[in-house]
Amino acid sequence: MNGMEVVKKEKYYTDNQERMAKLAKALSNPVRVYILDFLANNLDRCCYSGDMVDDLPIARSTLSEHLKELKKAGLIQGEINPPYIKYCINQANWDEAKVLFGSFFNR
Amino acid sequence: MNGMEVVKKEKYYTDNQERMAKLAKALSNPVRVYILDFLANNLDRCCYSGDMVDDLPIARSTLSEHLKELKKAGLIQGEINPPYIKYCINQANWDEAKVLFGSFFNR
DNA sequence: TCTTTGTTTCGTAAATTTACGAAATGAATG
DNA sequence: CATTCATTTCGTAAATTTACGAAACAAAGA
Repeated sequence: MNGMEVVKKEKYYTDNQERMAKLAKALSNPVRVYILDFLANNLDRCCYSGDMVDDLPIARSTLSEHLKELKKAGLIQGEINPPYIKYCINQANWDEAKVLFGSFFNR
Repeated sequence: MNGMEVVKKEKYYTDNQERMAKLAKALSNPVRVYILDFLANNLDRCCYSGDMVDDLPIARSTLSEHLKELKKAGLIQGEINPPYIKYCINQANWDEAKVLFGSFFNR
């Protein structure tokens, strides 16, 4: 096996449970909820990171890290449009999250 | 004002945004999602902490801390029934969370 | 080519989270 | 009253998160 070891790892959580936890972690900070609210309410117009930074009590670099977190979770995507980056909701993953949380709370 | 100082604190996030973030933080760990899944699927029968600990790769004390987190967020409640504690979903807050997440994702 | 501009990455510090085992708790039982 | 039982709290260590300013980047304009 080319020097790789086979490790049997027991699975304790379902894929849905792990996906829920990851999405929830992305939503677990008010700055990130604010960002998602902002983007979801402004789907039609531009959503540059600079549009948000003036309304928030955090540094640009900190905002950038929060955007990175949301990108990592798949909830947003950035379309490069130099020197700006236009952020948008990632609709496919947003819908997936909607279904996941929907069926979690509604049973 | 009895020695207390008045501090004007600017508010950057709506109450809903802060409540969302708090609820999401409670959901941001797979153990806690597992617990909620377990309780929500077993509303009719007993839900002692011991019922879950054998299925999870964590110590009893760690499970207890996760239960405390969920209680703090209001998503569960514990009915003492010595020497057991029967945990249940807190239906009112569960429904509030359902509405919050529902209107967040569905707009 | 040197700035400017909007943004990200890096280095780092402080706070929070997660985890464990040991000790404590509180009610029932011998 | 000492023991048992399920559970929580405490003390603590390791990992992760959040934040900042400085530096780096990449494209456009002077």
